[in-house]
Amino acid sequence: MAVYADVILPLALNQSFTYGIPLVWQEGLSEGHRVLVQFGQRKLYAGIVLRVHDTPPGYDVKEILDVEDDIPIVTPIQLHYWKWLSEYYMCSMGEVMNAALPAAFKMQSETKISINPELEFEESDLKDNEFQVFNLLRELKEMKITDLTKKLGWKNPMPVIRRMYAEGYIDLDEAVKSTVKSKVEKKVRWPEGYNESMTQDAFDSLSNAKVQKELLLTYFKMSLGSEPWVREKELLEEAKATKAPLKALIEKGWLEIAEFKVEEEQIDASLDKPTLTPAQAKAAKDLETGWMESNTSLLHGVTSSGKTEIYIHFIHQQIELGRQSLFTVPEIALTAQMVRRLQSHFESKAAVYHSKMSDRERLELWERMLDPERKPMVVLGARSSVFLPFENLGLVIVDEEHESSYKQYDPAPRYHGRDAAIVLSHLHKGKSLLGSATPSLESYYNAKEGKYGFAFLGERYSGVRLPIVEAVDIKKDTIQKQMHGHLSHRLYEEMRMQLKEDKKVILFQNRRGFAPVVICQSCGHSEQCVNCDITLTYHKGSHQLRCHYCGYSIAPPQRCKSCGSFELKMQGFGTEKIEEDLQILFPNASIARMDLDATRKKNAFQKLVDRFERGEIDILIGTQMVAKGLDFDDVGLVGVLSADSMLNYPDFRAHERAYQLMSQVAGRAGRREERGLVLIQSYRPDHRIIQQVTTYSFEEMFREQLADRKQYHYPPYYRVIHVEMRHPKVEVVSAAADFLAQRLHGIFGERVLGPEFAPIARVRGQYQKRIILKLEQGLPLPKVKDALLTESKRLQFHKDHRKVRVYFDVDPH
DNA sequence: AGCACGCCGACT
DNA sequence: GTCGGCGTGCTC
Repeated sequence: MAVYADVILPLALNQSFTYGIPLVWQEGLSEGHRVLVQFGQRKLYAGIVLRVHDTPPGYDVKEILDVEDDIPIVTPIQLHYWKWLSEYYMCSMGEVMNAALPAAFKMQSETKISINPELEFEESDLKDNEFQVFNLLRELKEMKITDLTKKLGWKNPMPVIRRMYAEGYIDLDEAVKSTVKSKVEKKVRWPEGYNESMTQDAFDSLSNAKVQKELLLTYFKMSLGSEPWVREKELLEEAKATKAPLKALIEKGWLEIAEFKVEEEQIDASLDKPTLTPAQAKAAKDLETGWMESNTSLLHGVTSSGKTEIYIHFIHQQIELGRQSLFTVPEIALTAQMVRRLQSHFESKAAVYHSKMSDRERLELWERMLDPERKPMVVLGARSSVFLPFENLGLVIVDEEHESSYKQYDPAPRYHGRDAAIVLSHLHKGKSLLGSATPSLESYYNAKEGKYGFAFLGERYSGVRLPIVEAVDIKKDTIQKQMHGHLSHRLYEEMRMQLKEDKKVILFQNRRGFAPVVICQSCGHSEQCVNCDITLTYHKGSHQLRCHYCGYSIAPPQRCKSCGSFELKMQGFGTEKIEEDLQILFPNASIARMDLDATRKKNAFQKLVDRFERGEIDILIGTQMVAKGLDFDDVGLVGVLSADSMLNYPDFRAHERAYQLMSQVAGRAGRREERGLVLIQSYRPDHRIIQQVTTYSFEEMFREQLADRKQYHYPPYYRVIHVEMRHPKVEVVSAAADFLAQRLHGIFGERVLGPEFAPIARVRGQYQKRIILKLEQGLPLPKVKDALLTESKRLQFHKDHRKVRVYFDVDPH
């Protein structure tokens, strides 16, 4: 009989907290249960029970206030998984819990204040600030402390509130923010126990109420041969009646009404296994061979070689074995086609999970997964779907495994969706399958080394030939004044020809470094964000200069704020600017833009895709987005406007990523009979990476990049950990960073680099410094992390350093 | 992380 | 004298 429970709280504290279990729950409470506890003097939290036991801690404990659900909502495997994640990615279990649980499961108290109705007092008794509070309360009756603080513009309202509470003027209420209720629907039925002879009585008694009679008749028709409960909404629709006559029927007792929890329609899926082509069957075989030796297999399949059929094949296989599958994709919004495909295949056995779903939808899926009767057999989701409560997970598929958006950066846990997925499949004793047209160096290396199984699919599904890829020298054109805006002469002419033949064109512009910036022509000054170390970029829609990091925005200045000159000019080109310029070059073409700004609204992305599919768009210009998940016919030409910004990006993965991105964009060209054309514009057309893209030399790129990685001590040969430190004052971070770096240098020697300012030195008013660790294979990771934690805790003992926040990023991207 | 407590300079 | 700033320590 357990008396104590160790509870995980949603905080960045590296420990659990022990609470007493009230007698009534001592029998039934177990790990994974959600409980309500008080923490500190004010706060109530919903936490998850990590463990129950009867070892008395050496201190007084508080009692658990409430148990929130009938059953544990977190499984034992999940708790193991949380533990692993928190240790590997060096964050607290609470932070993992925060990322894992749907918001609807989280509860946090918010203190509400109201006037004490019992006490009579003179307003003149109140002090000035007390009167302000009183006045607000008289108007609003009840308000949260945070709202009050905002309304009054006070920094610290607590002394006043505490005094007013002590004097009895106000009440405090620690109301737990209520969570989402589950969706209900009303159904009606012919009362149970009424027999058939009574129907005649019913109709007789309703002889004067035509609509009611009609309603009842419709009910009998609808319930005939099916279950007695009929949805109120459907009945009213069918009978074309309003609620009033129905209400009358219910009041007379001829129908009963009740509320039901909404459940998804259960449709039996047509479980047709796809037929694999010989090449696909061979690949599937190879992957299975890989799984005999290893938990993970990698599928390297060129664009449109039919990786999806193989995925579906394996999901079917798992369903036959009675095991679940998880299918993760980097960005669910860009995968509408995949969602439709999976759902048409698996119907009610499939579910989707991603961050754009509402709280209720997420909560409902979670609950459904806990129910053995209703649990989906396949879940399609973004990286966060690794946190769902799977019961028996046989397979995890990570599509586009090379995508760096699988790595979460903010907030903690800074986990990699692919790596986390592999570990998850391990915990379930299942398998994982990584798929990509351009695998990451890490995964490809693991496959080469025999750590992963491997299969290659080199044949395009429909036999379509890969497009011709050509590099175009824009330096030459620039010197000879042959450029048409951002288009080289070659690209411009090619576009004209394609459009004349009624074929579509896709242009790709990497966003980085090309947002429009207002620059003073006489002194070179550009407007900076007041909080971040970032030049503000111009947004045409709102006619403002904005910061991408914190959202700070100002109106564009008329004259330079540094030297007063009026000669301000827009430089750099984002997709917006290019769109404008193109309209001038091709006045008769219909042009559309696809980037984060243009697709922010719900469904905006899908609408663009639909328009393109219907052939309403001649030229589509966009960022990364156009590289992914768009499968169109009739794209005769793909243009990469500038490869240079990708190649120059200061990051050890820049070349790898440039190759992946350009290959992926290139894959959009030429799908049917005709071979497509891809033009890559660059100032350095003979750059190795560009050459490798044009000649489809993945292996060569892989070998060369790998050699670089080895030489410069990067993954997969070395493991990288970033230690990030933040503080509003430069001197303070710098001093602390120097101190920590020196200590770490004493332990790890040359493996420690820095400290150096982060690429963006200041974000949201905080200066960032980082220390980089490069650790060779074979170093005991737990020990390394222990040392890192110990050393950073040491900062607490120095009063100059203790206010500096330290974060870790394991396997940064 | 959040929050209370306690000690110090700036105003009614 | 009070108000509000910030440093310090604790939360089961």
